[in-house]
This record gives sequence, C-alpha cells and structure tokens, in this order.
Amino acid sequence: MARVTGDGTVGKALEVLDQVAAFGRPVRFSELLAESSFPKPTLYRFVQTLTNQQMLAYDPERQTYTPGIRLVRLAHAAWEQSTLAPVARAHIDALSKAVGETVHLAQLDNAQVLYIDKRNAGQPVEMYSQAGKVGPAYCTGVGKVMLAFLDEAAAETVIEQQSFHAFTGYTLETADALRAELKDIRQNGYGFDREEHEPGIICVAMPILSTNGRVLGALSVTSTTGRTNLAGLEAYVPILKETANNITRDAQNWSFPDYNAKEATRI
Amino acid sequence: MARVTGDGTVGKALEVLDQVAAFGRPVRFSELLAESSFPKPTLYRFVQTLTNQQMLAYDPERQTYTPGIRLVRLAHAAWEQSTLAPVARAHIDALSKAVGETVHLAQLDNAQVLYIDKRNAGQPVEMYSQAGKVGPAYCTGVGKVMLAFLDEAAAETVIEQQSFHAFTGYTLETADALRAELKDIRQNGYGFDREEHEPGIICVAMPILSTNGRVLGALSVTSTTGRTNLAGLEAYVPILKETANNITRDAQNWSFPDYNAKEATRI
DNA sequence: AACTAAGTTTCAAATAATGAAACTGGTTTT
DNA sequence: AAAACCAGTTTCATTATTTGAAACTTAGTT
Repeated sequence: MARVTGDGTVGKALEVLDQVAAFGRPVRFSELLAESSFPKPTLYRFVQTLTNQQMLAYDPERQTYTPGIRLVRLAHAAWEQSTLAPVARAHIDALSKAVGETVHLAQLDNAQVLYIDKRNAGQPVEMYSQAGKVGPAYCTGVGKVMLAFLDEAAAETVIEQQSFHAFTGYTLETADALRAELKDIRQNGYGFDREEHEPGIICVAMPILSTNGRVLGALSVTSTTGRTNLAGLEAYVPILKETANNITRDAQNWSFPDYNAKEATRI
Repeated sequence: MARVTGDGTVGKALEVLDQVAAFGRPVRFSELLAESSFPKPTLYRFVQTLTNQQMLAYDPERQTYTPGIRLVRLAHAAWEQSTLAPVARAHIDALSKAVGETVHLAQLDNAQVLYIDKRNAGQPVEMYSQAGKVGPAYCTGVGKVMLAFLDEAAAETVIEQQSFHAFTGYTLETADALRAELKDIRQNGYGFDREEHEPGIICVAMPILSTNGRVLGALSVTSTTGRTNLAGLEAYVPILKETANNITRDAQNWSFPDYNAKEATRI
C-alpha cells in the first residue's frame, strides 16, 4: 500500500546504488542494512544484482562494497553527450592557458553544482574538486552565477532546497543574504566566491547562457588569497566573458537535452 | 522458460542503459526498439523509468535519449573508490611534468582497457582519449602490458575475447602475434604501442603490479612519430618504473584508509 | 560448548512486469 | 480530403518476479 520508492524494482536498486555512493568509503552489508528501508533479503539481493552487473564492486577480503567500474564507462558516455563539456573543452583549455590559473566548468544538477570539467594550469590550486563532484550552489562562484540567471520561480525552488551551512566566516548563511547577492550578480553579469566555501580559495565566475537566455552552465577562474585578490581576479572578466560567449555560440549547433523541458517554446 | 537476460528487471534495465550509451549519440526510441530484444511497451517503460531516474536524459525537442547526468555523479564515487586513480594522482602529475608528454592511467575492465586518468603536458597529443573511455586491449600499450602480466589462464580468456581489427598497418592481427608480443613484454618488463591503434601515435607502457604480482593497472607515456621515436620513449622507462613502484607502494597502505590494520598483516 | 552476529537461503504470498492489441496524433500518400 | 502510415503511448488480463518472515550457515566470541 504505502509506496516508498518510485519506479519499481529498478528505482529501488538505484536507490541502493546511491546509498553506497553516499557512504564515500567501502561499506559493509550490515552498514547498508542499518540505514536501509529494505528488509534484509531484499537488500541482499539488490546488492548481489548490482555487484553482478558491475554497478557495485565487492572486496571479498574486507567484505565491502564500493560503486563499480561500469559506472565509469557509462559516465563517460553521459559526459560526452549530456553535458557542456565536449563543447567547452577547447575553450577552457585556451582560457586556462591564457590566465595560468585553475578553471572550472559546472552545471546545475537539481539544486547542486555539478563540476563537469576542470583545468589546472601554472600552480594548481590544491582544492578538492573533480569532474563528477557535486558542491553546494549557495557558496560557490559557479553556483551563485547560475542561480542569478535562472528565472525567478526556478531560482526560488533551488534556493529553498539549499541547506545553509557556514563553511567559513564568509559563507552566506541565509536565503535573504543569498538573494541580495544574486541581485548584485545579475547587475554585474558575473560573481565572486569570497572564501565562502574554503578558506583561502577565491574565484570569479561567469554564467554560460543560451542565446535565449537559459542557463547552460558556468565557468570560473579560481585562485588563492596568497596569490591574488578579488581585484586581481576581476581582471579576468573580459576573457571569461569571451570564453562564455564562444561556448554559447558552439552550443547552438550542438544538441543536448533540455533539463527543464517545456521551456523550449517559452521566452 | 528461456532466460535471455540475467539479473531480472534491474539487469534488463541496465542492458538498455548500455545500449543507449553504445550509440554514442542522442538516440530515438524507434532506433533502440529496432535492435532491442524487448517488446515495444517493455522497452518503452524501461526508457521511461531510466529517464525518471536521471540515468537517461530526454530531449523533448528532438525526441532523443542520451545517458543521464546522474551517471556523472555516481561515477565520481566509483572513480574515487574503485579505481587506482586517487592513489596514482600525485604520481602521474609528477610523471607528466617530468617527461612533458601525455600520460595515461588504465585498468583492465572485462577484456577491454578502461582509461581512468590522463595528463596532458607540454604539447598535448591530439588523440581521443579520456577518463572513462574504453579501448581495445590487443593494440594499445597499456592493454598489452596488462595482458602480459596476467596469469596464463586469465590472459587466454581475455585474448579469446579480442576481436582483432587492423586499425593501422602495424596492428597485431592474430592471437598468436599477440601472444608472441606478450612474451617479449614479460621479458622486458614494459611494452610499446608502435602506431598499432592510431597512425603517428606511439607510446611506452609499464604495468602496475601489486606486491604479490597481481595486475592493478598500467601507465603509459604517449607521443607522436613527429616528435620522437621508440628509442626516445624508451628513455622514459626508468621514471615510468619508478612511478609504477610508487603507485604500488601507495596502493598497499593507502588503499582503504578507513580499515585500520588487523588485515594489513595478511599476505 | 554455548552464544552471538553477519551473512545466506527457502518458499508461499504479494506484487510487479509483461506484451498483444488498441489508441493517438502527426505526417505522407492516394 | 480521405486514407494509409508511422512513431510513440496506453490498456489490461496473464504471467513471472519480487518479497520478506523465518530458518539456516558460518565464523567469531565468551
């Protein structure tokens, strides 16, 4: 009677897969069971099936499960076909070479920032980021510029899903503070991360918009307070803008899925 | 009665996911149907479920499906936890900086080579490779060195799964030619790719073995015939060997940091 | 030897997947 | 303008799979 999971057996199995991925470390069956809503044999069979399918990997010595290697193969296809990455590739290469700093390319995934590409240049920033990594939208440069250029309703939906946490003394801690910041960003056309997520890490970010104004993703140049400051990063705005425009242009001829459906005719 | 697919509904759904990924481009429902073993409504529901679950993305304008963004998130967890990449990261950074050439890190996945990391340095090689990409084992440097250090039975199993295709005039075209090459590699401890996969692309490859001799993966330094030759690449063997040793060492201690000792004494 | 906890298997009942057929809504042909 | 056609979608009785309480097996304690 009580529907807990959507999409039948497949949905349930994928829920288990997410659960394993969420642990972020090799996990035992009993640990999964402890926080699972499935009864023991059901969870057991899901884990077996996923392992068979190489969606999970099993270490028999430690009796632990990790997300499997098949995901890496599948994700490559996803990355190539469902993200901005292939279109942006050459442009962010050029950008990182020109500015000699770390460049990030991100898209919005649900209410989070999903990093889809990264270039290290010169002295790389020692920060934990990687293609496939997700981060908070409200306290990253790329996250804020994407929110800023979403339409009102979509932005509010995303803002309400943020769970504000003060990573540093500079983190915006309320929805209202964020709304005020987004207004500024909309006016300037670009935004900063002022050590809001990690101490010492700052960036300048630029949205990538389609010709009809839809948010496709965002770009950023990241550095450290030891190496430069916000004024220094602001000097990259023209080249960032140019790079974003180039990506927009190339994205026109490329077909990729419209996450917010319906909008194709709107605007 | 006749079992066509393993692992029940979940296995079947993942088969559909693979099928979409295999197309390598946005694909229509009817195209999937044409080569699917599932009846129309069944395939339809799988595609719907997978799309709901963001394992596929749907472009309503073009009525096409591509692998979904959820895979990118999941794969990051897989990459971090089930591959050599996190352990090897710093070492291949150093290697690519030292040699000024493109470095690849790969693992064996079924009978294929799965590239799990890559570093461009100096003038990057314009070759199509990427983390997550798969390639043939019998005609790549990393593939051959991994096969060479597999135990007899495992190697034969993999060799029998190769479908030999002459990509260039230098490609090894038979299992016997490959076996002879593997023998040489075993004696030398390293191998080359002599333009066997792509014209003008050559590499020197080194296996990464565990302390008890199991194949963990492989490393390679890639260049072009325009820039150097096999003798030139051979000069990198010592640093490649050192890098591989460093990765082996770190793979021992760093492997699963959360599981303190107890079992560390085994083997 | 008895106890315990993690992992695994069993099997009748409950549930979900299946697929032939029929339906829509476009587009092309007659 | 009607008919035929095709891609995509829905229906529903039939069939097959999933489900989970309980029982079992191991391996590690006490």
